[in-house]
Amino acid sequence: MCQMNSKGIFKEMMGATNDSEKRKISKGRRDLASIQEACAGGSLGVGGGLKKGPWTSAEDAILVEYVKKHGEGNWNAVQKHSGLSRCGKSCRLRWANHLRPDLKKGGFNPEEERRIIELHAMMGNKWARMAAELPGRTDNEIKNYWNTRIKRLQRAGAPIYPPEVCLQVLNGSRDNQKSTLPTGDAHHHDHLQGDDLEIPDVKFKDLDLDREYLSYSPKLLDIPASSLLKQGIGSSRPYNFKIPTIYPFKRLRGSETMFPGPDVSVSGALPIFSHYMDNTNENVAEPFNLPSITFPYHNTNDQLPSGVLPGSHALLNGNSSSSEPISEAMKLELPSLQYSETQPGSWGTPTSPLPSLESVDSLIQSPPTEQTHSDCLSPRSSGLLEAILYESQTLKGSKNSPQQTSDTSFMPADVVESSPMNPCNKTKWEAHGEPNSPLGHSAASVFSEYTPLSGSSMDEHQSVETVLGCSSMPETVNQDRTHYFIKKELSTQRDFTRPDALLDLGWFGHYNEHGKDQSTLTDAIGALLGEEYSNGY
DNA sequence: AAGTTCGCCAACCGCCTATAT
DNA sequence: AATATAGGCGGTTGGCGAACT
Repeated sequence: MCQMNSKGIFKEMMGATNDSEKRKISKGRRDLASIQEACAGGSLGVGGGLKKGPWTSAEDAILVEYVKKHGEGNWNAVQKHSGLSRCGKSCRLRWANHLRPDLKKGGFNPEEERRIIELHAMMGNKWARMAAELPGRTDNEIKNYWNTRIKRLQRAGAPIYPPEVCLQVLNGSRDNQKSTLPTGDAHHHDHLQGDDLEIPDVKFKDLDLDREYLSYSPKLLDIPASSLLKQGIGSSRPYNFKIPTIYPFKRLRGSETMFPGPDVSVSGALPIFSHYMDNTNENVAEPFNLPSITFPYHNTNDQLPSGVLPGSHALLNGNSSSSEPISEAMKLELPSLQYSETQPGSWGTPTSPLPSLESVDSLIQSPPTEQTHSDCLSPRSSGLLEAILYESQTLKGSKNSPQQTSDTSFMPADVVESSPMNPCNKTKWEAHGEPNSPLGHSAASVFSEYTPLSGSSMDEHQSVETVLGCSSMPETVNQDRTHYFIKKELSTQRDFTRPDALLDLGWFGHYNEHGKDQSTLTDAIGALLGEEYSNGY
């Protein structure tokens, strides 16, 4: 009888069509299961007589009543005091994910989805932290959403992080480095002290990257990327996204949040490449005359805008795919530094050095290899922010290091002794057990290869600069180190006069397919590297 | 119509950390 | 200091309906 009634209810619920309703249906289905289970008397788990599986409404009621009386916590006591045949963990989970009164019901709204993407870009798979930033949402919800989304994007061959999120995070990281943190968490400050991490802006005039568009305005996210590109630059509205802190190295407890305010605005950002080049020539990016950046991704809807190749190199989207949809069987490809000389005629068609989405997927789903390090500010963490911060820090150091010109002894052995172009060489990140970064093997891998680490063991209490090896070295050293690396690339494998060369580095979104402005590009490289390079070419 | 795949979700599991003993 | 326990987190699994083939 119970089952018949339930079926009737279930059938009625099947009429709903939208996502929110579907979720309700789904929940209804589970409620149905619970009802049925309750009718059947439920089932007890094997061990200890504790019940497993779906919760019944009766159990929920018991748990709610218990929490009302005793408050949250001491979950193991629930069984004793209420007679509920559930383990403490199960009770806590049930309460946290379903019974808490402050939970939001229904699907994520676009704003929440956008926040999830951004937060993931910054945090990686830190679901609990992300949940702390999304009131009423649970880590489990976010995790499920993300995993589903990843699968969807993976199939579509689309980048996981919208370019603007990359930019936002990048810029946010920069701002973060400059800002005084309002969190009041002294612990966080410990990781932010150090040298001036300012990275001056560079204007990418020809990129039509309007900072306005890169702002955090939610409306932006409803604007198709294609239309964004049409609208051009015009605003000088300041970007005020401040990541107030590098997220805690310890897990958040309770309601600890990463951001103090209810709303966090996200600024636009500049490509990593601009950071790199900036110090050398403030507008050095300009000569590149990059025609556009392809936005292969329409933020909130997970849709590929029409006319945009799913595999376009998204700016900073190291996880962007090649020009073809990524097959499921496709495994992690070579680092983006690879330029395939074996593919003549691939001019204008980057040889897909970027990792497939699958690799990103594995990034997202693969557990950290060492918990101790997972929270360190290093590329080992899976957040885009971390990767970018890492790069920024590295670049910051790299930009200011003239003393190092020929002193390769400073460099990590694997950098000095092995070509970063060598596909057999794993990046630092890979070597440390995290084969992927949110940037995949684009810019991130470029720099990670060149980033000295203070050691394989990075104590989580190390300061950022120590971890990144920035402040501990003379700034002048790093600049020439970068110089060295670029030159090394130029002299060894990469033809930077080819427009896709930098694409392979993941620095630019989408260069002119026809290789226009090669000379301009060369000039820019020359400007970047100095006459030595220019003359040499 | 049947089978397969996908999307969604709840729940469990194992591990880690903090705290208590 | 060592051990036990509780709480928390992230990864994974399994079930179900919907959509697709």
